[in-house]
Parts: sequence; structure tokens; C-alpha cells
Amino acid sequence: MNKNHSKCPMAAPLDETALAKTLRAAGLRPTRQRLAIAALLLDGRHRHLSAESLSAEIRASGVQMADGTVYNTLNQFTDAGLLRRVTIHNEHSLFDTNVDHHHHFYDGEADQLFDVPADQVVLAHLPTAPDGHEIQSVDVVIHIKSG
Amino acid sequence: MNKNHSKCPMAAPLDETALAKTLRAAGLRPTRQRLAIAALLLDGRHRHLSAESLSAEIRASGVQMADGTVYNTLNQFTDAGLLRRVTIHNEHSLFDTNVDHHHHFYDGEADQLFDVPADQVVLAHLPTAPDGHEIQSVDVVIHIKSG
DNA sequence: TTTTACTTTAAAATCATTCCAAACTACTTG
DNA sequence: CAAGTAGTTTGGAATGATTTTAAAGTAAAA
Repeated sequence: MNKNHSKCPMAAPLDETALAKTLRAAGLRPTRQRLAIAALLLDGRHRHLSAESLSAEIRASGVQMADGTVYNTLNQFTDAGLLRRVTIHNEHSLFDTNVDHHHHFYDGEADQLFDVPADQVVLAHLPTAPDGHEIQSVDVVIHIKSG
Repeated sequence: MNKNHSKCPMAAPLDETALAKTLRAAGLRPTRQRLAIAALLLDGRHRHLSAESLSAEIRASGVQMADGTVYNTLNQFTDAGLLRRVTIHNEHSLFDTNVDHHHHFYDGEADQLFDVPADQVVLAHLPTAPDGHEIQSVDVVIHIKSG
């Protein structure tokens, strides 16, 4: 598909039909609003963002959109597996555009989240799930501080 | 002042001076409210609770306390290391009376949290912290589902 | 005791998020 | 292409956990 080999923060050459296809595959109609958000988030770059920051970014790009739509869309994208929800705060949600298996550093002082490639965390042993249950996923958050 | 004829069935024979000492050691005045909460939470048992459930428990025990005090106290106890905050939801906070190093199972279907002894999770390898930072703690949440 | 600093209280304020009914729009069918 | 209909967006109101406020209360110091 459309691979971005560069790490430069540049507008990715996303063509709308590709995004529309992605949305359709996720069972979502490619509406103007969803396409706008998809164009910002689904360009292959890895980012962490809040509903609020996305909202600001959308507004900054000259598009107007109801806050409720931003929240709905983020939730729909997450349910569809296009985004991943990361729970660090209880104040607000963070979304990760990297849906591959990986973990996180969290710097509480700066309130910043960084990805940790999955292969840099080796879980040598996990407990068996309680009776009648199975393990669904394992989240590792490494809290860091300056020092 | 000193009435030790407890009406409620308690598991541990907590004497008030011991609790007061604990609070003082944490830099907190042993007020009536803090002692009441300490008596409920700092008895050595391991529990997970929300501000709301604690509030209900306090009320059920016949003590009246402002919600704000419950929140303040939970935060103060957490800052003092008497409790540990566990972030699973972004909706509300959970507090863990077990402050020893350990991890968690989280059953999203039942919205239940279980402790996992630290030695049942072996982290064979961790990444080095980003430049100028050091690792503070590592939280592992194992999401489980029935199946 | 008197003073001072810290606490509690109840209510109001916050703030992220969800809900709602009405207006709108993408897709389908005729 | 024309309606129909099902899914979407909107803006504002509603929610709900948590924080803040100013006033009243209480513990420790002097």
C-alpha cells in the first residue's frame, strides 16, 4: 500500500480514495468529517493525541467540526482498530496512531508519552489468567522522570 | 474520647494510636476523618476501591463526611505512599491498598481488577530510558476476557 | 488559653465526554 | 436520476467524577 519511508513531518501524499477505502473496510462511510480526520491521523506517522488536540488541529486546518463528531470519530476509529486507546490519565483519553503491538514510556513531569517497540520489552513469564478467562492483551507503561 | 467498643465487625484489631502514628509519619494530622478512612483502608488487606465506593462504605458505617474530604484524603494518602493509584479507566480513579510492587489483571467485561504478584510477571528486558531520564516504575496491566 | 496553621464542609465550578433531537448527507432502489 | 432510508453531523444540554471555594471548625503550638 501507501508506504511512507520518510520520518519528516510533512503532509503525506494521501489520496482520498485510499482513505475512503480504509474507512469502508472498517464499516464506516467516508464522510467529509471522517476523511478529514483520517487524512490527519492515518498517514502512517506515529502520534499520540487527545480529542482536544485533534480538535484544535482540525480547526487550525480551516475545517469546522462539532466536538461531538471528533469524539465519535475517535471512538469509531478505535473500535475499528485504526487507532489505539492508551489509558494513562483519568482526566482524558489519549489515542495512538500506532496500532502495532508496542508499549509506552510515560514522563509524568512533562505529561509526555513515547512509544517503546514491542521487542524492547521482553515478558519472560506471565501468570495464567483466572479461571474461565484468557489473556487478551498486555499493556506495559514505564513511568520515567528526569534524573 | 477513647472508645474502643467498635460496632462494626473488623478483621484487624486496629488501635487508633497506631493509625495516628502512621498518619503523623506521613505528615498528616490524625483527624477524625483521616482516622476513619485509615481504619477502613490501612488494615493490611488488599483491596481496590474508588472514591465513590469508599464514600458509600463510610456512610454505611454511620460516619458522615463531605465527598471533597474523601477525595482529598485519598489523594493525600496516595501522595504519602499509603495507597497506590491504578489507572485503568479514564472515567474514574481506582486506589489500591496494596502498595507493594505488583501488577494487575483487568477484566473489562466485569470491570474488575485483580492483583498479580510481582514474581508472576518477569520482565526479562526493559529498554533504557530516554536521555536524561530514568525509570521510575513499571506498570503491567493484563487485560483478560472470559473465554 | 490564645494563637496559628491546617482541615473539613457544602456548594459551586470545572471539564472531558456523552447524549439528544433536529438537520443533513451518503448510499440504495425504483 | 428521483425518492427513500439509514447512517451522520450538529450544537447545545446533560452527565458525572473531581476540584475549588470561602467560611466554619479543629488540632497543635505558644
